[in-house]
Amino acid sequence: MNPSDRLIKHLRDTITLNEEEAVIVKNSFKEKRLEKKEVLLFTGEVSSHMQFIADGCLRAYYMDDEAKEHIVQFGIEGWWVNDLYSYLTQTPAKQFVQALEKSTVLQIHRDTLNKLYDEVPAIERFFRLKFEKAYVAFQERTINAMAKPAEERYLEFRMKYRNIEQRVPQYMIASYLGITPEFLSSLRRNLR
Amino acid sequence: MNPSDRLIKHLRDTITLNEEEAVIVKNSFKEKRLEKKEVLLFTGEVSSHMQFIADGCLRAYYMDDEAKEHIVQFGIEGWWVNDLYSYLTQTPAKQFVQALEKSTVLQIHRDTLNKLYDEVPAIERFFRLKFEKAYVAFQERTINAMAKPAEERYLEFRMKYRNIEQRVPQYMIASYLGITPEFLSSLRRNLR
DNA sequence: CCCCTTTCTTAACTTACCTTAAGATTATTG
DNA sequence: CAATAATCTTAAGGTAAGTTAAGAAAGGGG
Repeated sequence: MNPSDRLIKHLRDTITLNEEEAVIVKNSFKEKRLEKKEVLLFTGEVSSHMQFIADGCLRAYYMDDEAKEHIVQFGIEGWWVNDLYSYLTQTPAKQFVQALEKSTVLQIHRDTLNKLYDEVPAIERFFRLKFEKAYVAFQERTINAMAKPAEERYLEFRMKYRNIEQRVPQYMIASYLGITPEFLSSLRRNLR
Repeated sequence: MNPSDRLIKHLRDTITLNEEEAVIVKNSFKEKRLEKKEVLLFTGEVSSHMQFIADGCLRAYYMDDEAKEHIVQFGIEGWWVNDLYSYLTQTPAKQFVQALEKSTVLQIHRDTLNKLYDEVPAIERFFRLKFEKAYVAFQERTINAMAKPAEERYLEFRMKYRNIEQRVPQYMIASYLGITPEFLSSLRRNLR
């Protein structure tokens, strides 16, 4: 399936779009191909697009004052990836968004999307529902991160995202879980 | 100002509502008064309302398997409070929502709200924007919680929510920050 | 297919935060 | 105002996770 058909299919999992609307939506997005390791958004730039992953795998991460990387989000085909804080507030991004594999994303500019909310109200509904779900998922993650020990978080990550676990290096999973790669390695040893 | 006028004012900070729409919205909510310590939502119940705090102070918290309380969210006048996971998925709540002071909330039932999204599209926009902001705020909090030491998180909490800090007991702030009250107490000593 | 980079592991030492327990304040209520 | 409950503090000892450093294994480009 081509990228924009994937997008429409993805949208139709949640909302109803007639053919006319589907065309308007398709034309609002432009395709971008990324090589492995290519950076889609740099720290300091203002994020001006929402991005749907049609194919591949990306990560969003930031660097702390000691230049250590912290992964905020992974994304694979069918997910959205961005520095949302930058996108929503139009301030310089604190995160990088980078392809971990050869990937294809579909981008829509903020101005186009804001117009689309009026033209195709179902799109506004889509994003309302998307953000509701995303908020709740993030809340679960926060609660998890604070209440459960690293070993449990790691096991849950493996259960939930087995597909991601097999595609990204272990030290990035450690970063996502908020632990050091050394500690994750020793956790794994104790599990055997 | 009375509760429903506060609600309308709150909505109009973000969206445009004409008089007719404002009346529809007002009539969709019902007022509920809560005594200090009164519980608005119990674990195990399904949350079926969105709740706007017109006056007072509430908390959402859950109990872990060792019966320890973990505060997920505080809310004061002008905020919304709920176990959103329960509300959105219609599953039994894992959180309690409880008044920490005598409070007044305005409630709208899920069915009413879903109808309102069609009748008054600005309300759908309001919640899309609200969830966008809430998502980003939660992401910041997660990043913070994982990357920064407790002392820094405490100082940032004080800066950001000075109004809340003065209204709730210290052990609840510790719980919100994910540390023990004893440890918060010793942090505070070291700050003097 | 070999070399160089990336990723993963091991181990010794350190630290942030937790647990328990007791006592000291500060609220609340009869 | 007394009395009881709620909240906060202090201190000793414990544990999960971090740091540093070195080497082993795996992967990718020429």
